[in-house]
Formats: sequence, C-alpha cells, structure tokens
Amino acid sequence: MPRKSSKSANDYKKACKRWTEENLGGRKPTINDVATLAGVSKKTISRVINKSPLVNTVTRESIQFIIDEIGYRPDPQARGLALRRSYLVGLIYDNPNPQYVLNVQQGILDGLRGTDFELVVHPCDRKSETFLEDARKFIELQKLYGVVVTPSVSEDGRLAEMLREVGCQYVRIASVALDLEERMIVTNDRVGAAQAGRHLGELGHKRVAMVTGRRSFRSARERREGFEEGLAEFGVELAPEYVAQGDYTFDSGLVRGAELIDLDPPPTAIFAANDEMAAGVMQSALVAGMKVPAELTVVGFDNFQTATRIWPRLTTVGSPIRKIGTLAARQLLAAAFDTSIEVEQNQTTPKLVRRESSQKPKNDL
Amino acid sequence: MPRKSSKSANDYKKACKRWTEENLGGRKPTINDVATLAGVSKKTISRVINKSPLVNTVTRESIQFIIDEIGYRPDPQARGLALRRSYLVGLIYDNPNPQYVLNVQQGILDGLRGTDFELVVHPCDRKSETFLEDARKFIELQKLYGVVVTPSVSEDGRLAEMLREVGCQYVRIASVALDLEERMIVTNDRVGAAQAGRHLGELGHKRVAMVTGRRSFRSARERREGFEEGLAEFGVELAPEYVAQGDYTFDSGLVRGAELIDLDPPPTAIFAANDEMAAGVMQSALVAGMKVPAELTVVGFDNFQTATRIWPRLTTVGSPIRKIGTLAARQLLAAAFDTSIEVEQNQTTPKLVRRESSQKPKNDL
DNA sequence: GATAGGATTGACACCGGTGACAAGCGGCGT
DNA sequence: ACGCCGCTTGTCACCGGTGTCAATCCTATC
Repeated sequence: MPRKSSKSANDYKKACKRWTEENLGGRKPTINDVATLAGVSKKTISRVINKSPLVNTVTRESIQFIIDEIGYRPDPQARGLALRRSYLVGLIYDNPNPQYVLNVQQGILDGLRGTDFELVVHPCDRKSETFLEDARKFIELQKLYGVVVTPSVSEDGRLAEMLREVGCQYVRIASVALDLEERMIVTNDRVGAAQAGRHLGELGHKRVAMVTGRRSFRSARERREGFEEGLAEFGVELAPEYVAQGDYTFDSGLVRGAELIDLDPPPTAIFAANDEMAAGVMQSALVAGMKVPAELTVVGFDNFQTATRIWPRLTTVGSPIRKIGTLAARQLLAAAFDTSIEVEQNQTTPKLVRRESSQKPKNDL
Repeated sequence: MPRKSSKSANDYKKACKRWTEENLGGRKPTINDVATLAGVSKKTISRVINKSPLVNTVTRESIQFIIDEIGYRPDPQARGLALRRSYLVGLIYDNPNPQYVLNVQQGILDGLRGTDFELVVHPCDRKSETFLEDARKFIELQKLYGVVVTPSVSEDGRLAEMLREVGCQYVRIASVALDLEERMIVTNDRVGAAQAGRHLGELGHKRVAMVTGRRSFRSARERREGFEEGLAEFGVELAPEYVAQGDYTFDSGLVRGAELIDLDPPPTAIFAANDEMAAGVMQSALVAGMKVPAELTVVGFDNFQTATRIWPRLTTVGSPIRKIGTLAARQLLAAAFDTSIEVEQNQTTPKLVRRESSQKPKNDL
C-alpha cells in the first residue's frame, strides 16, 4: 500500500513504472489498476476522476499523481454505460452549403478540444418523412450528451421539442432567438443585411435589386427585411419587380441574376442573400458582358471562401461561423461542468467586408 | 413463455405491446427485456443479434420478430465495453482544403449509412510534436473500430505503423499505393495530371508553365510527373523556369501566377496542381488585365466547387472524392461483416473536365 | 436400450466504470 | 463512557452486453 509519505517522488515514480510493467503487460491501465497501486478502493479513484469534494486532499493528490504517472484515462464506454449517457456530442445539419457546415464543425472541434468529448456528425434530410425518427434513434442509441443544430433544421420546432423530450442537451444556431437563451446562438442576420443595405445606400444606388432565399428559411426573411431596413435609412426602396426568389444555390443566382440584368431599366446593384447566389449573379453578369462593379455592383452574404476566389472579389457580410461553432460547443458543455465554463456570449454580430465588387453607380445611369 | 406456435402473429404483436407498456414504462428495451419476452436466456438473444449460426431457425425467427416488434437495438456502449472496441469510425485528416475534407466526410457517411457505425472526426496537425501521440490516445481511448486517413497524413508511414501497432483497422486515401491493397484507396493523380498535360498538348500549347505543390506531398510529385508525361506525348517540355513552387493555397497561386505571367516570353498556359492555386493564378491574370483563356489558358486539379464559381470556369481534373470516401468506409467495414460486403474497388481514375478557361494559344504568340 | 455426437441453449463471470448505502474514525457535547 | 456527527472510505449491485464452458435435447448408430 504505497503512500507518498517519506519516499521521494522519484522513487515513487519508479515504483509505479515497475508495477505497471509487471502487472499490465502492455494493457492500458484501468480503474482497478489505479486502485490497487494506490491501495484504495476503486470508488475512491472514481471520486478523484470525477472531482468529487468528498476526498481527503492528501489522498486525492497521491492518487492524482499515480493517475498522471501511469497515464490512466477512464474508459468512456464504461463510464457511459454506468451513467446512461455518452461522451459524444452530435452535429445535426441539413445545410446545403459545405462551407458553412465545415466551419461550424471546425469551431465545435475547437470548443471540444481539451475535453473528454468527441464529435459525431449526423447529416439529415428535413424533407424526409422519417427525419425526426431517425434523429431520435441516433441520439437515443448513442446516448448523446448533447447536440448542436445548425440552420435550417435548427429552425424546426418539432426537432427542438423532440430533443427536450429525450432529455438531450442542445444548442441551436439560428439567425434569430427561437428558444431559451442558453439553447441558442444567434447570428443576427438582420443586422448584417442592414449593413449591406446601408452600404449600397451610402454608395448612392437607387435601383437596387435583391435575390432572396426561400421564404421557408428564417434567415432568408431576416436578410431581406434587414436589407430593406438598411436601404430605408437612405430613402431607398426595394421595388417588388427588383426582388427575385432564389434558393441559396449558385444556379439560382445564375438564373435570377440573368433575369434581373435583363430588366429595363436594369438595377445598378444586386444584393444576394448568400455568397453562392452572389457568385451566380456575378457570373451571369460577366457572361452577359457587363463590367462588375463599373456597371453593376454585387454584394453577397456569408463571406465564405468563394467570395475571395471570384474576380472581382465579393463585397459581402461575414459572420464568424467558426467562432459560432465554438460558442455552441462551450455552451453545450457549460452544463456538464456546471461552474467551470462560463457562457461567454450567445450572440454574434455580422460585419460587412468591402471588396472590389461594389462601387458607386455610374453618373449616366 | 410465449412462442409463436398457434397464436396468430397479430395476437402476438398485441401481447408484445402490452408487455412492453407494462414493464418498460417508457424505457428503451434491453437485451434482458427481449430475453424475458421470448422466454430464453439473454445469451441466445445475443446470438441472434450477432447472426450466430448456432441458433435454431424457429427460435431465431421468433426472437427476431420480437426484436422488430418492440424496436430493440443493442446498446453500442455495452457491446463496446464487452468487446473492447466501439462502433465508431474515425476520420483523421490534416488537410488544408475544406472542400476535400467535407467531400470525403460525406462519402464516408454515405458508406456508413444503414450500419451501426457512426463517424467521429479528428483533425490533426502533422507538424505538431505530439500529433502521433494524440492520435493514438484518441484511437485507444475511443477504442475506434477503424479509421480513414486522408492526405497528407495518409502519406505518413509512422502513422500507419502506429495504427497497425494499436490494432486499429484503417484505410488510407492517397495518390499512389503505399500499403496493402485492402488498406488503400488510390486516386491515381498521375493519370489525372497526364490528362491535363495531354489536353494542353492537344490544344497546341508549347510554352507551358506549372505551379506545383510542396514536394513533401506525394500528390504534388505525382501531379507534376504525370503532367510532364502527358505533355511529353505531344513533344512538349516543361522548362524549369516555367515551374513555380506553390503550396496548394490560393495565395501561393496568386503570387506564383503573377510571377509566371511576368516572364518573358510568358507561358501560354499554366497548369496548377490544385484548383485553389489555379483560382489564384487566374485571379492574378485577370488583375493584370489579361484575358483568360484568350491570352492565357489555366487548368486546375480537383474539380471542387471553386472551379465553377470563378469566371471563366476552370478546366480541371476531377476525382470522385465523395465516392472515394464511400469506398474507404465500405472497405473498412468489409472486415466487420467479413463476407457480406464485397470490396468493390480500391482505385479511382480522375477525369478531365473541360470548361472555359482553356483554349488554343493565339497564333501570334 | 444404451451411447455417441451434433445441435441448441443456458449459467456465470466479466468488461470498467457508477450509485446507493453502510461503515470506520476522530472529535465533541453531556 | 456514550451517542452523535461530519468527514472519508469501502462494499456491493448494477449498467447491457459478450466469452467460456457446461448442460440439455434430439437423433442416429450399434
């Protein structure tokens, strides 16, 4: 029953090492090994690894020493079995935009780093009949600790209800607050879109057009209304004939952009509700032989990679998507370590990034 | 001890339902519930869910019926604990290109769909001192069933060695065969790059330049050598002064592209070893006021989203990355269900996609 | 009818943790 | 001296599966 006592830490380390080699034979140490080595019951070890306050300081320290020395890590599966929950966090998405998903994902991984939690990804199809059932099975089977839900599934009230029902922690990422504060990360798309509107107003554009997203997407509404608010500050109105309905895809940007350009008189500026559509709008303008931004200003929303790959580079509104993922993860874990993690913020503000695709309208127009 | 016997299946269903409600109280059924309901020992249930042949056909069917009826699914954690392995598959990557990662990831998810396996993602940093250690801990702790490894970590021999050492199944995705057939998915970049070379040769380009990737990336070597082979078929040589060293990033394409364009005489065509760099090359050309493809042909490699977002759209070489992910997943699982999944293929062939960024060199050049 | 042998099935311990509860121990009030 | 209390620690069953090995059943063979 070795105790730290009089022996030097170094002697002790050696003892650990010897014991390890003799008894483990290459096996990874379990809680039983630590218990034997420390000469206490495994319950006490359990208390130490769970940071229970019911352990004598001296005992705790000597056990912690052994744990560090032999590199013991509790088995997540065994823990999970006993606790009826896992150390897994899920990412639930049905987002057509890979940039978005990957950014959120990286952010979540950033937030999880250093914890015992791992990330399991779960795409889903909101149009599928069984999508709710599938998600529920996934969560219940894996006994997920919690999930992060991104748009557009995050806007689905039934999903949130289901999550509450199965008692799964969750954080929804969405453009507006749809739930309790601790269950939301809000991206404030309206504020961002207003900046785009103000930008065009400032530049002096009067005939302004927009390619919107599907009305069923909350963000599409926010971006449109925000944009109009921004324009209104400069007394500019978004005329109905200058509003085209897209669906957040590049192709829809291509088609709707071509249509808007064909109008008479054509708009001097087009705001697309995301970068993909903005890239489409710009491409259709270039194909039609128009000069961007000299003859047409194009502004997007998202500030994803594409915005800087196309030429002229896209003026667009950016949200810190990766950081949003990190916030979501930390918010999720806040409950796990109730006190140790403080929820920093659950709102982010988008910011306009000016690039070459926007400028003043030509005088003669 | 209900047996299927004389009762009709319908009566039996009802019996199941009643029993379920009375005894479970909303709890999910466990193997014990099934055993009690079926009137057999849990070991027999275990045999059924594991498709052991040592079960009488009648018994198996009646148990299977009950399982389906009450919706029993074995708990992956408990199974994992007993078997000392999990039902998780890892994706290990250190790829700077999000498009690539996401495509592979989606492919793997496609391949996993319908199985009991879930995907855990694990980015890593090959330059980190502890990267091997970290990956090992991750795998051992989660007792991963297997991992898929993408470039460039997939080219790391030490990682493969470590994976063998910890007894973890793995499949490496790489541009050339580096391991046993069943542990590789080969993308044959050399063949793809040769197509790019042939394409430029066919078009009649003589002054051809290339922006390569880092020599430490195997794919960079393959793509360069393949490209030279393709050119050689048309008697065209890649002159050393026309070779610029990039690092697969957009910015390096921008910089190297500008340098190549400045040469006297300038190349009539530039092949970049990936689309990101090609987009950079094209942007620097456009910024310099050159016409693409009239004055300069640009060809890329990857056929990611960017290739179609920029204008002119990029002629490039595409690999079926998503499908590669699926193949990798199925190859991993082949061992799990030894017979049921046949390994379809472990090679893919890239294909040239012609778009607007390439054409014949102008006569006067 | 006894026995062998293959086909089925069951009993039991174990995987590595945790919860509930009890127990040991020293100090303190009475 | 006794009982009570708080602090620490241990005991034991259990989470939901699986492996090992023994038990049972059924049929075929002699």
